[in-house]
Amino acid sequence: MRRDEIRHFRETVLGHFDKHGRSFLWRLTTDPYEILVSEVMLQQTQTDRVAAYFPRFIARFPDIATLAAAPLREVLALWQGLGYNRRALFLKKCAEATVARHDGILPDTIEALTALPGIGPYTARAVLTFAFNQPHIFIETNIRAVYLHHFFSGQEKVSDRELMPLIDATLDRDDPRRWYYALMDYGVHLKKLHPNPSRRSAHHAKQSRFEGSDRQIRGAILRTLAKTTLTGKRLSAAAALDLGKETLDDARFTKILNELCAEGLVVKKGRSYLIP
DNA sequence: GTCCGGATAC
DNA sequence: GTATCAGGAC
Repeated sequence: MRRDEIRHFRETVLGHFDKHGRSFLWRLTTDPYEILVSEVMLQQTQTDRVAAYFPRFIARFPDIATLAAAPLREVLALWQGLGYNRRALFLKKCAEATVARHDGILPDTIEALTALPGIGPYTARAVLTFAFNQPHIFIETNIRAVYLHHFFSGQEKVSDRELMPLIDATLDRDDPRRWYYALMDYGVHLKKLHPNPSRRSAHHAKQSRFEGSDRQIRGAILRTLAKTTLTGKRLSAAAALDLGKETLDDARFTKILNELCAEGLVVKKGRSYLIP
């Protein structure tokens, strides 16, 4: 790409940011732990919803050691409504591993961060960029929309592998933190003006139906157990009630409950089930 | 490639 | 009802 093309693209993105950049609590801190909490909450979850959960979570679990020592049950109770409950489990396990492996200090390399539960390629780089203003190359749905719109107009099935060199070439290494905030906000803006460019990504996939799914039953079980400990039959009845149903299919309920136990979200104690 | 939540906009 | 969501684990 030519230097003037890069300059023009940057001016477009940063110009939008100067006028319409969004403000979030997690953009006002550079604490790596707080950045990490926000990034995990934001995985597949819109900013408006995270805005309500983030300050409560930080107030109750202000640092890694506090989160590592807390009962999962309390973490999940605060998580209710955010979705993808196992993110909360990953986040707590991540805190525990950081205490065990890194003396309670989040590591500052991609490799060490990615080795922690719940931290993948995106989150590791986002944490390093937003906490330390390091110039890493990464992509998520808003960034993807920007590059698909500007550089792959009309093309279908565009892979991230094709986008990454452009993200690299256009990255503003003087202030990567500000640059990525600007990219994300510009991506959100573009999606209001046009059909979602990310539909033209090679990685775009339609999610399976939620109503009547195992996911829905899992959510009902965890919502119930976040409040109280129950035995098998009463748990089934309470979860069914939570779903607004009379009963749950017994074999299906047992299977899902066992999966929750295998993941560590639920433990069986005697005849009862609870969140540890 | 599939599973994993659940609120919200349309 | 459909689409979307600062992805990650398996």
